[in-house]
Amino acid sequence: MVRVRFAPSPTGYLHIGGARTALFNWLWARKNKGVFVLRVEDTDQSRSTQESEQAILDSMKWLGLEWDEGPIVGGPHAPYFQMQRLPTYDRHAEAMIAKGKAYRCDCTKEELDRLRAEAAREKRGFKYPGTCRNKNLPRGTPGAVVRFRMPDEGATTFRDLVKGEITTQHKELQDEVILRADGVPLYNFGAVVDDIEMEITMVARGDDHVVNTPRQILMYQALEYAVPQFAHLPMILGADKQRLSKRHGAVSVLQYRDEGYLPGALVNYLVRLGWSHGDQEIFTIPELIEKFDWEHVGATAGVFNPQKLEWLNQQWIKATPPAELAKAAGVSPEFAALMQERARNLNEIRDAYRAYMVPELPAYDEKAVAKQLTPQSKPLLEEARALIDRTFAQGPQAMEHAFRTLAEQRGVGLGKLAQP
RNA sequence: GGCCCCAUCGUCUAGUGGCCUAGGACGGAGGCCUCUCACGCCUCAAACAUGGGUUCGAAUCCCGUUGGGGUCACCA
Repeated sequence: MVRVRFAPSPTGYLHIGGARTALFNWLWARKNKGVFVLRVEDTDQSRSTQESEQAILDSMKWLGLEWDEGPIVGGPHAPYFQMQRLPTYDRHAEAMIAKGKAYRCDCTKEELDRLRAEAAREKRGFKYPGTCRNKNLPRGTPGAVVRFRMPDEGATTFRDLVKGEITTQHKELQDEVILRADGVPLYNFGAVVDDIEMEITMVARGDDHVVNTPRQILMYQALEYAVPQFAHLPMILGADKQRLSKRHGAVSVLQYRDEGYLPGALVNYLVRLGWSHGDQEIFTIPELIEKFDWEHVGATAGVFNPQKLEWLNQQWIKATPPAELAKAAGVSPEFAALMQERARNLNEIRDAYRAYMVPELPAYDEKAVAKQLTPQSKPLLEEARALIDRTFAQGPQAMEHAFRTLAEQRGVGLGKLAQP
């Protein structure tokens, strides 16, 4: 049974990168008739907010990434909020200590910060010196955290589904803190314990977590549980090849919703950014579920291209049944049918509908003026005006005929006359 | 800086040793169609970072270089 998860921390809106991670997990679960778990990693109490959590849930729902276990829906491994799972982390931490795989440490943060600063000043790498490794501090030692005892020698190798084999020397690792004095776990430990408890079989997450993977594998082994498969998705970059962020424009999923994008179009774009199926560009959601595989997920970071997203949105709008489109845009079905061949987003349809309901005086488009109102078109326009004066009373058909005749006489296409 | 990862048109990518004169898509240029805007169609420009190997043969395999990214917390 395939069991995958998406584990966001509620410290901000769901951005494009997170959405893609969730999406790949969801696709894999659906393809394999497995389970998609949503877990909220809210252990950073200073940054976690209720609003962020809600925004993330709303974003997932809008994208259609429904979860089988998690907030609201619950499930056999509830609760799905880390702050409600503290006893579980304590239990596993104690098990590790009992096996000698972890130990309590009462070095103060200030002392460690001082050593770190000193190392930085001397341009040396800093690594926790192992001061408390053999102190055997008892449970209840004031201010004591729990540290994982990293092996001093050897190496850990794992086969990543997208990057292949990755090896890390243990001497590069340090005895990291896994549990704070107040019993709140740190990322690596919390994730491992929950993935064990929730029986996760494959972890697919952002590229920035590859360095965490060997440490986590070592923890699975210390806890004596099976290690899941790993797949690390390359980052999404901005046009300047820097990690995508607000300064590159819209990065929040909800923002795309508000700008009139169809969720399917965003999904289609996000999957194609980093995954391919031959030359195919447009996929329906069922097609994506059927065809998605890790084999064709690329190992290269990709630049987010808003223009291609917009094009895809347009394609999706064209392919959406008018009734459905009308509902999404908040206009009549007839109007949606009329607009779907030319709209790039839902907002354009809505705006056009409003303009249609409440007509305004036309404004000249500067680009069109520059293109059409040229010295060459001027004599034609003068003739056309005389033509209108002569034929206006005879009605539109007569006028059209007169225009066509004029264009023919002057040896130009109708467009050269009609457009100006 | 240490460690790790990555490297095909501007961008997303196909490509898994001969099918590659490197294909598709977005974007760009030009054209057709057209009452506008779109859609659609046609054409063009545009890439295997670099140096060594391996091989009869390399975009594809290996090594170096260069470049880019990630990460070095009692954040996740």
